[in-house]
Amino acid sequence: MTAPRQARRQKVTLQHVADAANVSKATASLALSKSPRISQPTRLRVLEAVEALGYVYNQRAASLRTQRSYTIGLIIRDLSNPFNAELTSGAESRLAEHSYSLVLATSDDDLDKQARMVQTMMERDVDGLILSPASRTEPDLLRKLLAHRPLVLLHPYYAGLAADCVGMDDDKGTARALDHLFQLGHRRIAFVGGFAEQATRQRRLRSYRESLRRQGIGFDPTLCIDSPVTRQGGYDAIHQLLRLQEPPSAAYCYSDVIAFGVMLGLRAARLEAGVDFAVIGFDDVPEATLWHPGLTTVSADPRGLGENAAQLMLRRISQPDLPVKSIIMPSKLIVRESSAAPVKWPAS
Amino acid sequence: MTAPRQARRQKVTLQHVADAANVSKATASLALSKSPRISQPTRLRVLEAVEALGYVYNQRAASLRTQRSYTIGLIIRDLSNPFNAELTSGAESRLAEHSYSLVLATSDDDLDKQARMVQTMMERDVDGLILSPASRTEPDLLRKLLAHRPLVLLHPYYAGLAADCVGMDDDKGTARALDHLFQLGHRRIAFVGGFAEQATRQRRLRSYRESLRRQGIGFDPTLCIDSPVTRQGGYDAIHQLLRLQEPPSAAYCYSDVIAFGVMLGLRAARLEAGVDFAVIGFDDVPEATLWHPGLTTVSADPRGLGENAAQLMLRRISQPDLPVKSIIMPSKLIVRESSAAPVKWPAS
DNA sequence: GCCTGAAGGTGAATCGGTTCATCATGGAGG
DNA sequence: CCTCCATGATGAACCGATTCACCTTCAGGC
Repeated sequence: MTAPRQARRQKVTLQHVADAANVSKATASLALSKSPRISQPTRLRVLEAVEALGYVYNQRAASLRTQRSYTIGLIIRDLSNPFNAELTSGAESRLAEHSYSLVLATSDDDLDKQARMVQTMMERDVDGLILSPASRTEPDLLRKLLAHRPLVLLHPYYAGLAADCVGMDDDKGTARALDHLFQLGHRRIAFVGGFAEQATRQRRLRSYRESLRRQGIGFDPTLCIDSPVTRQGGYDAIHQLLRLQEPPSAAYCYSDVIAFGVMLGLRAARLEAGVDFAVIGFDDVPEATLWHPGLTTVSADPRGLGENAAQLMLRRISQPDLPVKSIIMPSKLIVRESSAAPVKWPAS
Repeated sequence: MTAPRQARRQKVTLQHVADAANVSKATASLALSKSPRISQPTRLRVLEAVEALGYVYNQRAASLRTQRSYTIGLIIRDLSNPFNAELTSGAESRLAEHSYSLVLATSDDDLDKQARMVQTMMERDVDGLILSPASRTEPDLLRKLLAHRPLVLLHPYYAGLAADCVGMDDDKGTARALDHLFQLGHRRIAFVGGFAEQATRQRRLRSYRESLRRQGIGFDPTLCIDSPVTRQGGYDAIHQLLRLQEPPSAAYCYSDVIAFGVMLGLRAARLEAGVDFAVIGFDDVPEATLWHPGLTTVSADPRGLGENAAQLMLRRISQPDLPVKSIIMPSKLIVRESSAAPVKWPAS
């Protein structure tokens, strides 16, 4: 068990293959890339030599000449969130299908770290970058990136930025969630979680206010709670809401993770989601169906999001001059038990 | 919004920087790598030129010469499993701290795809490979890899393979889980989930049988159910178990994901985990605490696993001749409600 | 005034492929 | 028998860095 490691092998290069096959390096290269200029017998000799010597192609060396690395960078905020894990998985699969590799980095939603990671990606010379920008990212940074590399943005749409992007239909999703609550009879509905600087949250909040307005309900800022996008965040938020003079009867949450926290908080307060209080989330992470009661949520298909981002990137790389495209994934309300129950209605 | 994409910029190379600073390419290179052979004024001129021209270092070109790519490959079975997502996240962070990048690929536990991904990693010339081998992986493949590149294996320990590896203490973890069940009074305990060819499962199963033996309980093969590592797998398994003549009163599950399925299945059968039946999982994924009732489980610290794998890799790269090391992460039984309740005891 | 050595730079080879312009060969056509 | 062309193969430049051996200067010592 203490066997020492062998020294790194001396590599077999294309030159060795060429020598073994009695051809020039140029011929060997052409043979491997299936050029029609090389005769069948010669090609076979080269392939045999490859086999015999155990040659492995050096993509890195090749890319120096061809200026293509077949590598795509993905910078995401945090992989612990199952939503992002699914998204990453989707992107990886789609890229692998087209023989691109994925270089992964996380920014922890921190501008400095994001800047470092972007820099690294540039130095690694990725062919393109898929980015889920950290909160408060300057459009200027993105504009600069865009000038150098194909760029696909993950959720936020920066107005006036000519970048491909893929996101979800936050507006319709939010509207559907609220309509559902209205139909159940809710009037005081909290908006829970996330921070004001998050672009996605801004869009959902806007749509929330719009929906209220259409119902002739005024916007009550005390029902709108900031919090980290964690279970703890939701847990704390619902406690704050329940202490209000006139507490809400329902909560529309910025994400499923927060909704889970809200449900935990309700239970701690001896209330039950779907019975005493309605809870709706956003994302439809796999756990949403498992929770007890099942979480009503806006489905976001994270895997599809990742696949589409990859697809958009591949498209951009193969046809750089196409007009900018953004894919808005349709959102769907998945009704489960956390909202289905009728509500004990406080007099109002 | 239809702004066309700019053509890829013509790159600023070190030569351009050198010209602008009025020095040779060699000097520019040395200046940037902080060689003491370059005087301070010259270094500053170079740095200014870098700034002025917007030069970005080309790691890819450099690596051709230096034979280090500062890139580590990670091949994992599937990123949708939160356990693996956490692990990946841990590895990525640790690597990033040391300015290595992570190239990610998934094998879907498929031997062919794994082979392709390994090949890709070799072609990309990663400095090292962290691999969670697919089931039924030939030791020979690993041995071959090992001869070419630093390799860190993820969970399985292949006997006689001189590779660094990191895994968990499956034996002790399993033993603790079973002892806990014995203390609660259980005698008929099912082993649920996974497939026979999975090395990790083999170890846990062995330890399970060992524990039974120590208690003088015979091994009953009908209590040992194969299944995919999914919620559905657990769901189906518990149904099968409940139909037995003499059903078990507890289930020790191969992973949390399966345990969740078991709990769902129980609920569908109008039973409640922690009241009518004891359920124990393995992994302690974040959802385990949120589930209702909370899942008793063996904690596996996936993030720590990933961090340690990265650490081992960095160690191997910097000191290739160190003896082989394997890190076994201690396992801990986290007791929550799914097992805490006493059991309605069938006469036996 | 000459020699020595340190300090600071530089030319050129190198890493492992790709690619283009060029060359050798041999068969067809006149 | 000579010319021409198609076919197949090759030499050498190139991509963008690193690195080694060598070169120039100049200060200091005798």
